[in-house]
Amino acid sequence: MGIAERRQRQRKDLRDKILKTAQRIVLKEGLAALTLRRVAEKIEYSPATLYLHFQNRDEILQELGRMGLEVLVGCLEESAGVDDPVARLGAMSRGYVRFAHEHAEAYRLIFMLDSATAEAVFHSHAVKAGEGDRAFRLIVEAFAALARARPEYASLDPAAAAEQLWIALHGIASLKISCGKFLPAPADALVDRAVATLLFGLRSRDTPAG
Amino acid sequence: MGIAERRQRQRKDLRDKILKTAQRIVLKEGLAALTLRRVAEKIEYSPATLYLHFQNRDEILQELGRMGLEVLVGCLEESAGVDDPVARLGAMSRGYVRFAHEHAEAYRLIFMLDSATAEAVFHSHAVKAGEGDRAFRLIVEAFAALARARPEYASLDPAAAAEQLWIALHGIASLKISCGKFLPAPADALVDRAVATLLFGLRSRDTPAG
DNA sequence: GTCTATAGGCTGATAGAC
DNA sequence: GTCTATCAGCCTATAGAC
Repeated sequence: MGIAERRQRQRKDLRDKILKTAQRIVLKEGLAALTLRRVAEKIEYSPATLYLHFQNRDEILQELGRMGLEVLVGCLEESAGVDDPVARLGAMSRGYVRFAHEHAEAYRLIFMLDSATAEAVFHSHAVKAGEGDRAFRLIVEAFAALARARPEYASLDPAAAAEQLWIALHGIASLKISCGKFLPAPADALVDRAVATLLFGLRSRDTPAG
Repeated sequence: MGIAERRQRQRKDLRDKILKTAQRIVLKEGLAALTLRRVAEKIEYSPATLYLHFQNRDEILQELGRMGLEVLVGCLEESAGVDDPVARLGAMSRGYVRFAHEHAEAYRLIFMLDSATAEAVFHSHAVKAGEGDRAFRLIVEAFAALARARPEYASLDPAAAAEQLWIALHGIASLKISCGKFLPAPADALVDRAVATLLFGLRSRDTPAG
């Protein structure tokens, strides 16, 4: 059976090599620069060989998106252990936007292309298995913790709050990527301001300010 | 001189025809479907002719983006006359997101592609002449009016507030376009909620709630 | 079974005839 | 000013060598 195993191992190795090479190209020259021919050339195989591991170019992009999503979840989990809910939300928010900045092409792939690509990424196997909206649930949990810890947030809807935070974070992240010139302030400052305003705005409307 | 004028008129007519045709293709089948060959075929000229009116495909897209920007400014100006600052901000916000929904491809062109395209759109002649950030200034003015009208907003920074609103509106608009499935609530509801939370959060921090 | 070589049909862009 | 012809590049698919 060793032969079959070696074959499978070699097959996986080549697949990984394709993905790594594709990732490097996308990272260095952007999504548009990713062509099967260039990948094939770099790994010293013919273009047709790629079709034995992926159905087409889109499937490679899909897989890159899925890998990026894993990194994003990792970024958020890094801050998930912070005890104070407000500090945790701040840390996770900065982590989210920092991921978008450091992996701009992956972020664009996941959240800024047409619905088809986005849905394909989110519906690929590993994502469907539950790794997908883990990121969102981490934010929801942070808001739930906030609601438990502070009386002025007792009546807060954690899911709705998480959605609002996501909207703001995506606004910052995507504008920084596409229209950075029109959003000159540092990302961290924008994030902190957005989180502060959101938290202040989400307090129960009949709570005394302070 | 009549001959030269007719020539120039004919030249402009063809240019407009190219743009209108391109717009129709993009509107019906998306940005990716826009090819010079298809435009040429539809207007019954050879592909090479297009290069006499535009340097390349990107310049056509740039011009389409500029035209879209004009429509966006029009959408915002429609609501700019509303007296009550809060109502005005709500109306402008809904107008912004409605534009993004109704002209999704134009919105994507202006705000969701790479910096190069976005900057090209904003730096094209007509935009440079001042029609560019008029949209943003309309929002700033609305916040300035709010600050004058309501004491609890007296210390508000209109430009910073406008930036925060823009971030939220772009978050909603772009996620609706790219990841609509993960943002199932109606756009208007999301906008109203975002505006309400932002306005509540932007009040002076030592103002009694109410 | 795995891969090479190649063909077909797109694309943007350009040179040169008229 | 407009065309034909053409180049170089892309993705996709497949026949056939090994």
